[in-house]
Amino acid sequence: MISNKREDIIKATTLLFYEKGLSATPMSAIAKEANVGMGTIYNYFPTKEQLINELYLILKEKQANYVLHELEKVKDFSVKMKLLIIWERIVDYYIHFTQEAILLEQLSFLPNLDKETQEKGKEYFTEVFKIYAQGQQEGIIKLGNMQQLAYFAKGGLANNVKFFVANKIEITPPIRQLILQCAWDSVKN
Amino acid sequence: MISNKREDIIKATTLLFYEKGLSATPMSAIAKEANVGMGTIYNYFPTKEQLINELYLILKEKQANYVLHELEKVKDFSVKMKLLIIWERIVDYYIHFTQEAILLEQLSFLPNLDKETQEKGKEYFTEVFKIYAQGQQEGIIKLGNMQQLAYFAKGGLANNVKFFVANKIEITPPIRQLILQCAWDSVKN
Amino acid sequence: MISNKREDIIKATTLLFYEKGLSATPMSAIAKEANVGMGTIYNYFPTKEQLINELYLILKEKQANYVLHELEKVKDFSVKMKLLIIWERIVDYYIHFTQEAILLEQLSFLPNLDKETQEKGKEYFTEVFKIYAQGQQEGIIKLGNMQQLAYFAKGGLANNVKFFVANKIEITPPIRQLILQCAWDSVKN
Amino acid sequence: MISNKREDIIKATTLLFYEKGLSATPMSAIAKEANVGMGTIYNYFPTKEQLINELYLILKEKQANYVLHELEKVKDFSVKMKLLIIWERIVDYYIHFTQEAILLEQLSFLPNLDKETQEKGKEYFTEVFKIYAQGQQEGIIKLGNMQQLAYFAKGGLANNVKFFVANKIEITPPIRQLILQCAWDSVKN
DNA sequence: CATGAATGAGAATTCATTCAT
DNA sequence: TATGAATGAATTCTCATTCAT
Repeated sequence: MISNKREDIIKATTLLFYEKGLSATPMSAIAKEANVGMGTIYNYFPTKEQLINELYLILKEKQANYVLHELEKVKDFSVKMKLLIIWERIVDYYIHFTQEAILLEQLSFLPNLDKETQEKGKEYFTEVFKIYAQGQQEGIIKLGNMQQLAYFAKGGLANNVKFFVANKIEITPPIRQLILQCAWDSVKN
Repeated sequence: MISNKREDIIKATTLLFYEKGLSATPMSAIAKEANVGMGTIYNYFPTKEQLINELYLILKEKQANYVLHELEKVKDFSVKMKLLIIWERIVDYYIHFTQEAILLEQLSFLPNLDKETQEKGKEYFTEVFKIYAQGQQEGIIKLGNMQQLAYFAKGGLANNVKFFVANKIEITPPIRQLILQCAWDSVKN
Repeated sequence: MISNKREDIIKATTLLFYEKGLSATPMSAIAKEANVGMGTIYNYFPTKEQLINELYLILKEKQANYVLHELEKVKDFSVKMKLLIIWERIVDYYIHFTQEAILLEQLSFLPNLDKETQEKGKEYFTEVFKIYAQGQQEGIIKLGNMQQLAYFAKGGLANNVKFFVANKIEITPPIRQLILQCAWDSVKN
Repeated sequence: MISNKREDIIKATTLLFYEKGLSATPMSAIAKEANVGMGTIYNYFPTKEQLINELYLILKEKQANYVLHELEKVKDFSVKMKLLIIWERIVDYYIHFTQEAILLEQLSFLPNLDKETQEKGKEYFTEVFKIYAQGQQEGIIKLGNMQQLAYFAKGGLANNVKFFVANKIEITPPIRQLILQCAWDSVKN
């Protein structure tokens, strides 16, 4: 089996960036953690900055895939159901990929993220906006800038879950229920 | 007139951290921006890490003061009114202190923030939890972990405002109206 | 009573130089240890280097005074007795002023000691050479360069005592007896 | 041909420490003298302090090797002969490796040498103590703590030779003769 | 005289990146 | 391709010295 060095590097980088932070993680540490020579990293990622940018994109895409995964199967569910499904996945994502989720948020603040990278990162969720738009047309979602609503719900969810994760409280079904209720109430008309 | 070097340093640090990012801001740049000798910074903040930690605490306290400022004047207003006032202040804070607000969020994700600093940062908002508690007793706020609710509303608000700020869209009264509506709906029973 | 700042500074410097070493002892630490303002040191010693030079001279003179102290009272004792008295005092000096003794040795290696200071330091023991000279004339001291003999005995003694001090072994009368025997045998004809 | 960077660094350090003193020798100067990049030094010696400690050990070992070199060839010589041979080598060491010898003595007084290093440094000469022990058994060496005697002789020799070296006087055969006589007389019964 | 905050040149140390193997 | 020793520019941090009070 071919060992996928590229993936090893990404995995090591994620771990170390999460644990120590970007600037406290030298390339040499990544190389060691990934069981790879220093130079090898540079075969895949020409600079540390590009490594960061690619990492961001990779994590973002993974997140999008995870969150939107169920959506295809429920093409003709109601708007409310679709949103609930998405949100549930967001909650699950934070629970199962806490490290990546937190790191992703850190990365999104980086002033050195390329504009290009930033734009790409946003695209992943255009699908979601369409659901909100449909909901507004159906009169069950609040009117106004639909992105605003989407950002509110997502921000609320994320912050909420982070609270539980940070305090190491298990997210039980009733808790999950409440979170989703908050989210729906915040955007419903 | 006594020039307050400490404050000069904090101000310069805030600006540069916001514009360039933490690790892209050498201490020498802070010194120059603050019109202060390199060594002077180290008289007030023994390491760069401590500077970051203190900056976080200072910004957090300032934020808390700003957000909670009106609260004293409205001791016997209804829970809903109190929350609306707080949220309005949160929105205003993001609008008037955008740099500090964004930076504060960045800092809160840093793995290098010490636990102690993180704990201190949270204390500032205990006052708010009491309002939620009262609302739950009165039956107008959703039951469940009250911190969860508070985090949801605050996360939603922050993410929402960040959307406008990032896209340089002015927050008009109707927009503000909608934001508050989302927040209230998310926590109301 | 007038507090003698100059002396306080010298005392603090001796202690810190001994414990931490020259370069690990900043002027600020000396100021603190001496309960004196930073600037005050500079009123007495214009630079750190001069402080070091003066300290060397002070310690050297103190050592000389201590070692040669008994000599005046025994002007017409035999050469052997005089030397034994001196050596006994050397031993005592190492025992009672261990810190100063060790520090003095450290200082004597400093490449930045002024030539002038170094010369002065040596002068203190010219008296001793005369005794050796007399002993050679009397035929009871080995012939040859008398300074060589003096240096041998003193080096032997010092190294010997340092061994006991370093290993925290008490120098009992029989031990002291042996040391003096070694010294005398090394120079006697 | 493989250039041994480690050795280059040690050599450069020895030279500069001897000429300028420890604290007057920045790592950058060592790098330049050794024709090596700054960072290279840190690949071999993690801190300046460790460089100093290792240098001490290296010089000490080299000294021991030099001084004890002849000893193997003369396994069944008399105690007196063995000691004379050792002392002769000590004298030669000072003459041929004056810089290293002086530096070694300087280093041995440093408060920043760790205990571990100091202990290791001493081990090199355990062989010598055995000779003294044998001499005591044979009744030709003074009774008492044998280390004390060894230290006396060595301290005397070193100080003696330093006198000549410092004053740039050539050590002629008769001078050498006298030095050895002093040493032997000091320990012989 | 005494003070100690302020200074900035200089020192130690780090780390992204290169390149010979 | 893979490696990791070597590099030195950049960064953090120190500390002798000054000077306004």
